[in-house]
Amino acid sequence: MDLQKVLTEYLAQKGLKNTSQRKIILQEFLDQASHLSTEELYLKVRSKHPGIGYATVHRTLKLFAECGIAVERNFGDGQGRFELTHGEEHHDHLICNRCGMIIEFENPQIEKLQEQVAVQHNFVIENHRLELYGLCSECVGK
Amino acid sequence: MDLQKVLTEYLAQKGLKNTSQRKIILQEFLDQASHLSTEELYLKVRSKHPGIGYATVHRTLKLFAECGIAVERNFGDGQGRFELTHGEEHHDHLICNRCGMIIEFENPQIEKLQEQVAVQHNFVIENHRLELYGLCSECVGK
DNA sequence: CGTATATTGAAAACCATTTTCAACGTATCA
DNA sequence: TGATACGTTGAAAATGGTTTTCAATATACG
Repeated sequence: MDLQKVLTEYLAQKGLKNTSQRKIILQEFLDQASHLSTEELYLKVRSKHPGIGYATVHRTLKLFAECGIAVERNFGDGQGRFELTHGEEHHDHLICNRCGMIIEFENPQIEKLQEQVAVQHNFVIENHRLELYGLCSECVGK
Repeated sequence: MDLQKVLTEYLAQKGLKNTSQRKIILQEFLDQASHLSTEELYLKVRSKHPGIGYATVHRTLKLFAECGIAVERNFGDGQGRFELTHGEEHHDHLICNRCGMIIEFENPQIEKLQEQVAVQHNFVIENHRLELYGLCSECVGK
């Protein structure tokens, strides 16, 4: 699916404006690895388009989150990170404490057990986060 | 177990000093519900002991985390929270998006599945976080 | 094209956290 | 107990990421 189009339509529908900055930032966001912090994306964008400021990158990432192109997460390093939403499947993360690598995984069994826990507590889950921190295969030997 | 004693012994062993502030802050921490932010505990402490400053409460909570009395967590509201470590069992959290209530739970089956996921990715888990966000039984009807 | 209004970039404001520093308190040893 | 060394305290300032402000600019639409 064409995310530039998704953005354009979202903007039109909300009465917002489709600026060159927004197109550039989306393009750059799509070109990069996922789980970028605002700072990281800002540096990437600035290297090709020096006129674009941090505030605009930040506002635009928030906008992506609003229109469903991205999700904001934070992995406890004090920086918000944005990840591209691919498809509908929820996924969780393995995060290397040493090199910072982030691996995604899905596990329907865990999801099912979470639902059971919620039922036991008369709780209705709206969303969740599961993160496993440790050492990735690269770092485990060192 | 007597946590005042745990603190005293930790301080002695490290060559640190057992000040009245530290005793007061620990007492107040134990008297309050868990999952307090620095700000919240500071307000509690200050109401009884106006001389004690924010920085001291903050430093003391960090100290509790160091000596194993507390664990620092953050639930994505931009504030660090400290929870009393009770016993050895790891536990996870249900968090109400409406009233902010935090419920703890344990589920060994989920832990086991997490371990399987890690093995599949040649990953060694050092710690993890699992949080289920949604509506608690109180809020679900409203 | 002209107008209304959303957006931009730079700088300032924010807010939780952390550090600085001089005054003070605590542990230790004589 | 008294003197000394040094860890701790509170207030204020610094920090770092995020968010807002504001005047200038760009966009959408009639």
